[in-house]
Amino acid sequence: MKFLQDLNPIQQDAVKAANGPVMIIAGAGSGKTRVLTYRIAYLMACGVPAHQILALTFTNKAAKEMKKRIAALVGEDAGNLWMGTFHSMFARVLRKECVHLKFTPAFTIYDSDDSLSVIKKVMDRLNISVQQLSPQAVRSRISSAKNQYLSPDQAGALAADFISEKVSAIYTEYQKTLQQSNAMDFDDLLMKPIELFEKKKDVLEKYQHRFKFILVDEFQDTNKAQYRVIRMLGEPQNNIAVVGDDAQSIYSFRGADIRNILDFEKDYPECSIFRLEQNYRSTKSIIGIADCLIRFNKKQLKKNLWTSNPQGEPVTVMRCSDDREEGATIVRALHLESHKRKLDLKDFAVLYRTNAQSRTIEDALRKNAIPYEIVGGIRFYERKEIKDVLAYFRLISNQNDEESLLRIINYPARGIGDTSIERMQQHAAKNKTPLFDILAAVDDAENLTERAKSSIKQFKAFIEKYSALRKQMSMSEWTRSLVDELGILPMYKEERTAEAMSRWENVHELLSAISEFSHERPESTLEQFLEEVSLVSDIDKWEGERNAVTLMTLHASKGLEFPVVFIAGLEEGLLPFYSSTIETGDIEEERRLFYVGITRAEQKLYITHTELRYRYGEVAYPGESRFLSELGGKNIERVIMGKPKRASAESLFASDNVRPPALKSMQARKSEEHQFNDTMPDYESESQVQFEIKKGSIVQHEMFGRGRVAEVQGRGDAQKVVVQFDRVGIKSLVVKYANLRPV
DNA sequence: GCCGCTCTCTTTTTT
DNA sequence: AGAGAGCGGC
Repeated sequence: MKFLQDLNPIQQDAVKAANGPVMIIAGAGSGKTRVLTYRIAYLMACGVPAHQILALTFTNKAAKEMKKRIAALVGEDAGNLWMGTFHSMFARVLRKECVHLKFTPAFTIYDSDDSLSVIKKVMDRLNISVQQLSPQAVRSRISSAKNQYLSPDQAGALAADFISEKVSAIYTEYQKTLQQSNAMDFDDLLMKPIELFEKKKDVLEKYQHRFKFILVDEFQDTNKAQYRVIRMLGEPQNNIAVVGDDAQSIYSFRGADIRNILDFEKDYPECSIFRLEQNYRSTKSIIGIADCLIRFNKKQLKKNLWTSNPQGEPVTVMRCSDDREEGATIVRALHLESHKRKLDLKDFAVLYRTNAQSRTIEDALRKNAIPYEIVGGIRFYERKEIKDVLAYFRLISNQNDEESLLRIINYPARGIGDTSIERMQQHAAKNKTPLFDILAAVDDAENLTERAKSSIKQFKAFIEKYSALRKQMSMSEWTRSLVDELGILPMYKEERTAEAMSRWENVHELLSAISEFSHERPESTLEQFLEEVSLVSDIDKWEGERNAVTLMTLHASKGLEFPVVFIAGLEEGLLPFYSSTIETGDIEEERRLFYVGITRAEQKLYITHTELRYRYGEVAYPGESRFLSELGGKNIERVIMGKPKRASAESLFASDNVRPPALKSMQARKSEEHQFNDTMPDYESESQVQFEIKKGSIVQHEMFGRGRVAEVQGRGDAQKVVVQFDRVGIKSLVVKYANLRPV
């Protein structure tokens, strides 16, 4: 086993401790993935067949990469590993065993939007108004109950106040609806396996026997339900290895519980513990500030992260006057660094707390023609037009799927209105049959107009036609033909708006994705495609191959690394986020989030914050994040960009307890470092290159295309123009934001 | 039953 | 600021 030489002594020990429970506490950049990979390779080299190893990762991407690396070490058998996210692995188990739970293998996986929609309908049925109780709140309470493995009954028993009682009533009804729809939500994918294993001991034994070795990555971000299922499967040998870092636990809103790390020691007193503390990723400067920051957390295991890497440059903290300047500043520094270090664009990442922050950064990158790639945001498969089309596939695959049925029964509009649908639902409830069966029996239903009846019959015929055609056509032909017959594509075309065009494109992209999927896996079924679509996240698809700057949230950046990292928006209210300080009071998780961001950087880290930021379309003057004062005095330089908006720089800093170590104004800096001046376009002068807008000018708009100015109102920042666009008609725009270019 | 308007609510983070 | 939901008019 020569490959073990690639590891340091502690890593080797962690890899070779094959039997019994093992906990590996792995600091950021300490080679965690490497240890996991080699551990699996080691097991296989020792003769453990791949299919006896279950490895649970946080993203599918991590699983895919690890598989590749393991294959490189020990060969192709790696393909037989059970490796993937909790959700995908247990979905796989459930597809096989769901008859025991009274589901059929074609069960649909509901995403959060579907859940919300079901909850709204349930609340409607129970006469609970949305004013009284927000459906979102109900969803999150139900989800957190499930994450703690509480059944509706248990949750009901615990309910102590009025709201909790309502929630538990909704929860009960919600589960019933899902069951009837032959559907599971994300949390069910974790809960149902426990239910299954508790109910059917023989099934549990089968899987205990099958999975001789279990590994869990990112253990700090698992919830109670996940931990429980792992414990069950581990019996009796308890060959469970968990790897995690309590300092990087950032998913408590999803039920993740750091206590799992502490409990593991208690539950398995005989477990071996290994600590990986040497960081191979970052410079001393970066590790230095990360360490200073994390020391402010009280609930933290003692750890001493160190590195033998070079000192590197200090971390640069940049104050910007507003969010537009923040974007421009990042672009400037990006230019500078890419020249200085001879880096590609793909070596840069910009991280932020909320997806909404990406917009101004995108604007700046676009303005400078810098290619970028966004990870996350509104996911492709969650777009309305995509969900509409998918609902047809889902319904044909699982006719009990009421959510999908209701979504498309009148989309595109075919004359089946709310009243008719309600009457059908009543009829279904009376006869205790699934809603879908009512389609076949419309003639028996009272109150339905003849017109509605005939529309319903046509809809039914459509669904039946394509159910039958499935067997005769390839998946890609079939989906194309179905979408074609729906007629939604020409409908989008006719609308002639930018939005409709993008919908048109997206539906085409969906069809291509299906073709590609079935091309890559010729034996695959529609159901497999639907499952993949439900469980694949944005980060899974991100290859990082394209030469473009990567933009993503701090959450999404977990597990990744980049030579140069920017973290934007270090302001009170944003990081730490508002509600985290008020509602839950969990400031420590916000600090860990920042810590995760810092430790993504290998060579150089920039941190930006602004004095003025637009929130909900309103101007806000956020104070500087408290975390900036926690980075320590060493390893940091401060730079002020542009002119301060409200007060002088000195007086702003004067309010800090500690005077920042290296405070330089931009002017002072310019004389010191010519490079900054030479290679960078000056933002101030850039914004002066505005052209004069007057009535009759021909202008170009990013989204709307070419147009003629019909009217100009007001002046200065509030100046508005009315533009007659060639494609999209008349629009009124605020000049400051519209980013109009002369033609 | 359909269309267009106004109002609200949003943005934490995600499988 | 912008999207989606709900409401009222046709």
